[in-house]
Amino acid sequence: MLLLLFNIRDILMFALVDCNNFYVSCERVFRPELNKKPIVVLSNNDGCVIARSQEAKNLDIPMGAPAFKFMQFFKQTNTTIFSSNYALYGNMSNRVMNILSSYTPEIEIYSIDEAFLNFNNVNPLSINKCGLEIRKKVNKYTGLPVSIGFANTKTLAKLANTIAKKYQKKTGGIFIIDSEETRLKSLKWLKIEDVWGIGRKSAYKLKKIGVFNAMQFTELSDDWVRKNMSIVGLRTKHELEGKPRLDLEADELKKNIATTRSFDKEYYQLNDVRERVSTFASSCAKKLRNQKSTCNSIAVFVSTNKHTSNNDQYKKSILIKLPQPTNSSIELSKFATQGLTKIFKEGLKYKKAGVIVMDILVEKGSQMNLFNSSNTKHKSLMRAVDELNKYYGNRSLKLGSQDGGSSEKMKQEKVSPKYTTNLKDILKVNSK
DNA sequence: TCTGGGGTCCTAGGGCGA
DNA sequence: TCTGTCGCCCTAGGACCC
Repeated sequence: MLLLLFNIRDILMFALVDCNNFYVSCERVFRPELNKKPIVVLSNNDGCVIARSQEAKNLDIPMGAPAFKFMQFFKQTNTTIFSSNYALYGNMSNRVMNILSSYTPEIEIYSIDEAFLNFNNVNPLSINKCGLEIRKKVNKYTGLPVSIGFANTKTLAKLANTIAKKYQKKTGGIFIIDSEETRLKSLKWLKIEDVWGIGRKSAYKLKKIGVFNAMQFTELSDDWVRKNMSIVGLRTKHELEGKPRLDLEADELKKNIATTRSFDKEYYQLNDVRERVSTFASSCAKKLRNQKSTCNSIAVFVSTNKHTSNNDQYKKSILIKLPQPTNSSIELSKFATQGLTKIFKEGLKYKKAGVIVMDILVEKGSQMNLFNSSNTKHKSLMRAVDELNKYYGNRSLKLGSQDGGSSEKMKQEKVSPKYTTNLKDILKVNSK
């Protein structure tokens, strides 16, 4: 009977599925003895904290905390430390997304640990049941816990998800904003700095005029928000008001692809930096080939250590237009190192560099320049290199100009095994 | 000694041609 | 021919996200 009260065809509903403390949860799947214990995962180079278990959050370990400053504290509090293991996290993420895709073809993989799903026109009475089923299935097949938020706009779904995660026990990990009363109550609860789309700067500006929660933000005039926070802020305001302004985004080619790294130590010599830049360019080329695309321009940057207080700070980038679109490691490495030579200044201590490829096109549609046709041998060579690296492990085969030492030249002292992507790391189960 | 990396979108401002 | 204006395009930088 109840179903007759509304028209199911007009119901908009987004679900946001988010893995709880994703990197930490991935590590715990293979180390269950660490459940309920404080864990942190560190960034590349073991630089700073990028993921924390709830127990670590309870110890007030901040996000982004420099690891070297907290080592003593980690020891004192028995906090387990992991270096980031992106091979493992990427693989676990794929497993979760595959499960989610079985519920609807309309899915936007927003990041490694979360996805928006379209639940339009699903019977509202079955939403909760559906959420429970997704949670159960993801946990059964991957061992990962997820929270799910449902609402008629993406921003409200994000808010619903925050509530589901924060009040796990009360909500069972699922929260639905399906009435005006729930929406207003949720907006009053949400601190302004926690609104999706409002960052540090805007939150500071809003607090100065007495806006401390999402509800107060929606009470501002559209004109004020447009003028002070651009079209982006206005979009967020409307979304919080329950007026959809954001749709699911199609899975398209990336517009930029970057490989940038801080170095394990400071480099003085052009040759050392050149090796790194060549490696980064090769990595970008590989990513281009993976998504079957080519690029038309490439940018290279170098910088000194921004955390030191000396006067020799230097940061410079250069953009190079390519004569023809390419995804060849050889060509990109050649142009990147040429660019580097132009911006490299002698006598400085370099701590970071990167390569970004831009103007990305689908490989088939790439236009060849009449006078500078790309070396066609590169295509088959790159295919062979990719095949061999796939078979023998990444970076088994590389360019002569790339660095020959440890694969990433990064500090990674606490990295866990690649349980799901490397046969030699697979878990052994003893049966008696 | 040690403080990440990889994206997107928007805006302001300069160059340039009509 | 010179100058002002407008709109388009490009780029750098800011702000945001995970």
